[in-house]
This record gives sequence, C-alpha cells and structure tokens, in this order.
Amino acid sequence: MKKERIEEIAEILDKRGKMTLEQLEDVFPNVSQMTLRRDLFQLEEDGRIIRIRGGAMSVKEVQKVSGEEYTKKTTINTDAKIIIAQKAAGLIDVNTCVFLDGGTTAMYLSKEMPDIKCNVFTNGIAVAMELAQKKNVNITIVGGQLMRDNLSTASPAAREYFDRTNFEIAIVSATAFTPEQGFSCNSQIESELLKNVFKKARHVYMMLDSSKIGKINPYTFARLEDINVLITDDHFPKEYKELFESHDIVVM
Amino acid sequence: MKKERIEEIAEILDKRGKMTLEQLEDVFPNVSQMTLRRDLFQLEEDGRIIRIRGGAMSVKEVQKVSGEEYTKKTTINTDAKIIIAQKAAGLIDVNTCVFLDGGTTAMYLSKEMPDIKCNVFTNGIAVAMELAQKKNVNITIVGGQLMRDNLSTASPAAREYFDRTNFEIAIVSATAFTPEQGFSCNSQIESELLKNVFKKARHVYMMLDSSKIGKINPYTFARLEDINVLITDDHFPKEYKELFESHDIVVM
DNA sequence: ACAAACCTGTTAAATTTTCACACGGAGTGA
DNA sequence: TCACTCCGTGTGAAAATTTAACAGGTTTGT
Repeated sequence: MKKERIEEIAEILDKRGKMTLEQLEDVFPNVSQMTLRRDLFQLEEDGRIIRIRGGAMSVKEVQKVSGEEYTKKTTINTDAKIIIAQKAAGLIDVNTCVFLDGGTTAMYLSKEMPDIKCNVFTNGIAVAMELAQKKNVNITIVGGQLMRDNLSTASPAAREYFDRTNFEIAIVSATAFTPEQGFSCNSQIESELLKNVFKKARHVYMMLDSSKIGKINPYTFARLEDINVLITDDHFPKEYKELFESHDIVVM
Repeated sequence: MKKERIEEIAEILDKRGKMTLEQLEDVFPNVSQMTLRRDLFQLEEDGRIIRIRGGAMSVKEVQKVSGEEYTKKTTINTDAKIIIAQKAAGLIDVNTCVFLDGGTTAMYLSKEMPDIKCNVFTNGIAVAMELAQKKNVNITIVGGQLMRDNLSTASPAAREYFDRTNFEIAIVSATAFTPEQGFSCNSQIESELLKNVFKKARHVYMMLDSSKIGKINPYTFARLEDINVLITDDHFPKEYKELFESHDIVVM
C-alpha cells in the first residue's frame, strides 16, 4: 500500500540520511521508479525530506550539526561505509562491551546496530545520540574537551578513566593507512585516546574503506600488529588483503 | 574574484533560503552558468548549501524549518524558559568558566548564549552539540553513563574529574522546589553530580521557572543556602521572592 | 453496478547536470 | 623573456534525471 511504503521510505531515509533512486528501487523491487518518485514528491511536500538530484535526503540529516554527514560527493563512498558498518554491526553480540570511536563510520554503525542489550563506550557525542534511540544499549560517554570538527571528545583525563574499564572489542576507524605508517588520523589527542583504548581492549576491529589506502595523516595510532580484524568493502586490493593476513589479521 | 563571489552566493542563499540557477544568473550576469554551478558545488562540499534540482538551498533554511517544528512541542512553559535563558545568558562573561547542566532550560541557554571566548562544562550532550555551533566557546563534556530520557551523562567517575576542576559559576535548573525539600530532581546520579559541582563552584545560579514551585521530586540536590542567584520568570510569586532574598539570594 | 477518485506503469519530451576540451591570465623558475 | 604549470573560466555535446501526458487497473461511495 502507498501509505506504508511512504512511511518506510521516510524511515530508511532517516536512517541512511541520503539515498539515490536506484537504491530505493533495490529496496522496493515491486513498484516502478515513477511511483517512488511520486512518493518522494509527497514526502517533500510534507517537509520530511529534500529531493536532490538522483534521489532524496532526510531533513533530519541536514539538521545534524556536524556539517559533514550530508556533503558526501559520491554515493560510492557512503555505500562502502554502510557496507562496512553493516558487517561490523553483525559482530556485536548480546552482553558484549564495545568501544566505538566518534567517526562517521561509527555513526553509520550505530545506525545499523541491532537493538540488543550491550554496553557501548564512545567518545563521539553524535554517535551517542544516535545510539540513544536504541532502547537496550547501555551507553557511556568518555568525557573531555569537545572537538568541534568531528564532535568527539578527548582529554588526558580519559586515560585514568580507562584504567578502570575493559572492553571486549574496540571498533575504530582510521582516516588513512599505509603499510609503513600504519593507521593514522588527524588529531593528536584522539590518537592518544585510541592508543589507551587498545591497551584495554581484548580484540581490536579496524574499519577501513578502501579509499583510505595509501593516504597518510599526521598521527599514527595503530600498526598492523595492534589490530585483530579488518573490516572493509569489496574494493579492497588483493595485495593488501594478503599483507594483512600475513599479520594474522582477519579481513572481512 | 572567485572567493568573493562564492561568499556572496552563500549570503544570498542564507537570506533567501532557496534560489534557482536562473535567478543566480540574474544576480551575476558577468559569469557563465557553469561557473555558478561550480561555485555551488564547492559550497555544497563545504556543507553550507544543498544543491537541489534547478538550483540550491541554504542549509540554514532547512535547519530553520525543522527547528521551529522542534520547539513547537512544548509551547506553554517555553516562553518562560526562553526568558530565563536570556537572563542567564547575560551573566556569562568573557573568559569565565561555567558549568551547565543537561536540562532543557540549559538547552535554551546555550542557544541564547553569546559567542564569546569562555569555557563551558556540561553533562548534557544536546547542550554540547548546540554549543558546538559557537566558534569561540570551549566545551568540555563530563563523561559517564548516558541517560536516555534527558540525554545527559552522570557517573561516579565524574566526581574525581571534578576534583581537578573549578568553576566560576554553575548554572543549573531544578525540576521541583519547595522551601522544605529544597531543589530536587528525578535522577539520583544527577543529583550526586550536581552536589559535586556545587562544591567546586564559586557561585551557583539556579534557573527555576515558576511552574516548578510547590512540586517535589525524589532527589534533593540543593537547599536555599547552597545557591547565590535565582533566575526566574515574571510570574514568580512575591512571597517566594522575599523568602529567597531573606537567604541572601539575588532574585532576577 | 456505475461513476468518480485514486494509484500505478509506460512512454516520450523537457530540463538539468555532467563531462571533456580549450582558452587566457597569474605566478614560477631557468 | 620564455616556456611552463596551475587555476579559474567558457563552450558545446553527451548523459542522466525529472517532468508530463496518457491509459489501464483498483478501490470507494452511492
């Protein structure tokens, strides 16, 4: 029925933020493109979404203060992130204790995450807010100074905080990777924080979409020997896969 | 010059909300459509606008539309809260160190707050996100477990955190007040947190809209002798004003 | 049962966007 | 000064998307 379909479209859009008509056609294979178009038109009239060339985006997405989320040029990159997020979401079990960083990939992960009873620690307030919608997830925020650009916190005090805390798994993402420099990011305090997280985490899962390969950022926070699992997309180069596996890292 | 033109486009778009390429061509007759297109593309990358079919719209426009919707929910007491928030905002000076709680009144306060160089500590992530829009405010989040209902954090660990921190002023709000029970709230951990804040704060400002008077909540976190200033609305009863002033509290 | 209103799919036309290439000026180093 | 590159710009055709119009089917109300 029309009404339910429209409602579902709105929900998906709120979740993913942005979708192309092609993607929507994949979700609704039994209706024509024109019908979906008309649905989007109506949702736009209701003020719930904004139609953009090729698809639509959720109004809520625009509200996000972060200012980054909705400016993704290519849908390719966000698709990769969603795929990675979905893979990572499947790794979270009931009653596990997880650390999540505050990056955009973690943001997608928190959207895709199942609403199960578990403990999540994070330094990203956008991630925390997203997770707050899940009823069963117990959220703890690592305090500290707020960085305006990525809405995550970091502070020396967090270190002491971690002394009393253990994680089953830490799921983090890097903004750059080379075999020589390892995984790196743009913020020194964030890199320090992540190093402390790794000390207390039983398993470290790294999310890395293939576009990050070969790039270098100022602050290295992990090397190959520090991580246990690499979660990536389908375009991950074979030679890198072999490199990771030769370091006993599971690539998925 | 390119930069100035882009800036001007952004300004016009912020003003008008939405414009077509045709309209933009009228404003900038001496450049080609393609150039304007490229300008819009860059503005989109910067997250300042959203390109829609035929033109572009300002991000602020979207935020405005949905922002009004957000505040529509509670209309009765919001007027009082905004008045209180404006009074409180005027009390924050350059270079002061302030603690803000995570309540809705603090939310309004953070919206009304001037964008001046100062330090704000808070346990509310919604408050932190709102403040993140101010460029000059240095924000620190008190970590801890996230309470889903009011999006604020609290934890025993916060206490140690406060040991190293001093506040010029603490601006907090209560959800209930009686002369006998003092100021009370609904969360035990939050009440503990606030008690610790009061220990380290030089001045305590209490925001209390008049509808809260005579109500009692489970956890008392402050009494009359604990606060220095009371910020309230115009409907505050005279006898209560006298009561507060007899305890050397400034009522404003 | 009939008409009206509504929802949907299909096509072609209209519009917009993207892409690729070329031009000219500003700055740089030999 | 002479190449040389980089950056911003303009042009036109190609690609993609949106719109519009029509027709068939379903539901709804009388």
